[in-house]
Amino acid sequence: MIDLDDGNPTEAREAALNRALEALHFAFRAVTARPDAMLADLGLGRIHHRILYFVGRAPEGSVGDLLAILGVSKQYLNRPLRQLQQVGYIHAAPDPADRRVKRLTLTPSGAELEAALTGDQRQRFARVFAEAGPEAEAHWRRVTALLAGPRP
Amino acid sequence: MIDLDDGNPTEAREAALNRALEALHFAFRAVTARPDAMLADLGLGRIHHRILYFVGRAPEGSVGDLLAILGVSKQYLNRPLRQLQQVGYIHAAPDPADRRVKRLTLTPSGAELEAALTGDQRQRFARVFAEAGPEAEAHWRRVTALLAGPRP
DNA sequence: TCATCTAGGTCAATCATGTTGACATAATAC
DNA sequence: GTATTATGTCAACATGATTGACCTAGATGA
Repeated sequence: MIDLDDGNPTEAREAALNRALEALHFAFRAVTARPDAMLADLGLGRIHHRILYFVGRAPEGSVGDLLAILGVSKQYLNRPLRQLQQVGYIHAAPDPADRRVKRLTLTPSGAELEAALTGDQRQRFARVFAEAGPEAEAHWRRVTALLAGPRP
Repeated sequence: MIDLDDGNPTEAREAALNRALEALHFAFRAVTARPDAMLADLGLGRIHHRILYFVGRAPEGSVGDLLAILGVSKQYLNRPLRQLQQVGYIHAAPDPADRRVKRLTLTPSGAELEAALTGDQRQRFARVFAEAGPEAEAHWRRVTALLAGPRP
């Protein structure tokens, strides 16, 4: 292992890196816990949240677009997407220019649910960033982006 | 990374918070991807990594300790733990003071595998922290700890 | 026009990850 | 000597997700 830490004893640095690793796990879990619980109350899963999120972010997208963004099989996407349409969270209209493709949008109640789910997460970030300050926010974003590596 | 939009509660700020949320997901995925791939090559899963990690961090722990830390059912823990013993990554010796409890430790090859798995993750953090600087590291740790919330 | 391609949908089998329930065994504690 | 504790194991089940095969409706091009 390369010692990237100038001056610190290796073992102590390793322990510090372990703590960073664990902190990432705990943060991730904390961020997803509440929306997961809300979804469970509605009999829905994380996949439904992901669908709502991406349809909200890219309205008028096609099923194929969603498939590519989510990275799941079409057979798996089909059922939760149908559920979301049936309970009125997502509206699907055929594209007039090519009636094979469906244009997906959130209904008002779908947007409301999405805001409750992702909104909880955004509020958590907003509170934390407000408490830590703008410089910490910028640094967090930079470090997290570096951890993620080059993105497509 | 020039997307902070400090303080305005507008759509732009919401988009910035969405980007933070997505960055967390991508970072988490990037950090876990390589160890997951290594484990898959060995026919093992994430649970094996978790076991190796916690046994490495707290040697001489009991099965019950591991159960409590991992938060899984004992029936589920049993199989992967047995596998790890069978292939010689983990050694279990009865506690001389109470021979019902097993004291779990990593074997040298178990420690080597653990170092390959978690070591990859530590190195990623080490590289990123080295590139971003100590102040960014401190800020990242603070923000991430705040995101995680109060920890037991 | 007709053959072919594309977007989407659906049935069925399968696999992985975990859970719960029930019960077994060995060792310790009272 | 009985009750309790630490661990192990069999079995059934739930959920999330995949692959393969096949289907329809609509678009497209020789």
